[in-house]
Amino acid sequence: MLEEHRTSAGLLLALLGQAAMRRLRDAHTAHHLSPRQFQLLGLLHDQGTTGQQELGQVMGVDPSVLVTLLNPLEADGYVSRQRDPADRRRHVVALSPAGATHLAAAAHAQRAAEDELFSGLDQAQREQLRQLLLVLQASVQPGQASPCSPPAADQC
Amino acid sequence: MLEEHRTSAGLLLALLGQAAMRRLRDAHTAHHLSPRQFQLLGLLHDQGTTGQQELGQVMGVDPSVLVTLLNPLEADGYVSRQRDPADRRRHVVALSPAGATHLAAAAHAQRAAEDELFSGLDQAQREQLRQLLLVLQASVQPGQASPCSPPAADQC
DNA sequence: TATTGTTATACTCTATAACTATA
DNA sequence: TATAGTTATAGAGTATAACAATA
Repeated sequence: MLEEHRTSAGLLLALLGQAAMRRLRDAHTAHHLSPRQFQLLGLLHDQGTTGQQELGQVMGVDPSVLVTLLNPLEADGYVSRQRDPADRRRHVVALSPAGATHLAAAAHAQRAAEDELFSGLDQAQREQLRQLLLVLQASVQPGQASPCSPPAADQC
Repeated sequence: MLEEHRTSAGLLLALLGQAAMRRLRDAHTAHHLSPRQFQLLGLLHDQGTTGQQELGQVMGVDPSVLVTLLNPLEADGYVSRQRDPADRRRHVVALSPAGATHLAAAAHAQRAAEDELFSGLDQAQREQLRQLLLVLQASVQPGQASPCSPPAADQC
């Protein structure tokens, strides 16, 4: 039971996650985005116009955090917020054409950062890791169902 | 190239790493430890008395961070700091018997937290994930060689 | 001068609580 | 009253820069 303290999966995941967050931030900072803002633009791109409450649930983020993410995005014109006529309390968020363009550029930078982050893994290991993380995400995220139904997780 | 924004391995690793860090912190807080302090005690346990500079390098942490980790540990008597007679600038850190006892209790709590964190993975998947993270750690950590030589990584 | 450890300060990401406006 | 969004504040984890003591 000795010698295992430094190789527990939980601590490894926590610390390597920090390293990953740092690299993604460095990559996105050049595009004036944070990793969470990139994720947000990606979500809007993938699933279209969405209410803020639903966005927060899917991202697993507090509504107050969402506001701090959205404000600069709206100021830069990457995102628009409109009141829902049916329920004027709701704000409906949409990705603008400029936002889509910006997302594409940032996605390129993120891919480069990930290629460097995972340079120690071959392509098969990297895909294996991604699949394991997807399974883990489905059980860890308290809020939302995974985007892929388990039997068809290959085509994610 | 659509629909992949939310499932990139890098972002998954970053976000799940945050979740892991939260769970470990919750587990260790009951023992008045942080995840990093647990890692520090584990390192001292595994490799014995060590200088602060080397500790910081192995953990991939700034020396100033190490100070804030060590101060409470020393105040609680889990760790001792002594000047190196050969080079009086160096502080040599050792795990105390009380620290070893405390580490064992905290390790139990961490194991429970990890079992719950990885409850969505079976034992084979969890070990697979741990091996992938070990490989990744070796290439990501700029500072130190991995504790296991690659050909014999099974017995970690 | 260079190095070890320390202190002070600031930054990133996130959460909690109180507030506004709509329902 | 209850809900959607906002604001203000606080917390954890980390890094940078300036400093003291020692080499």
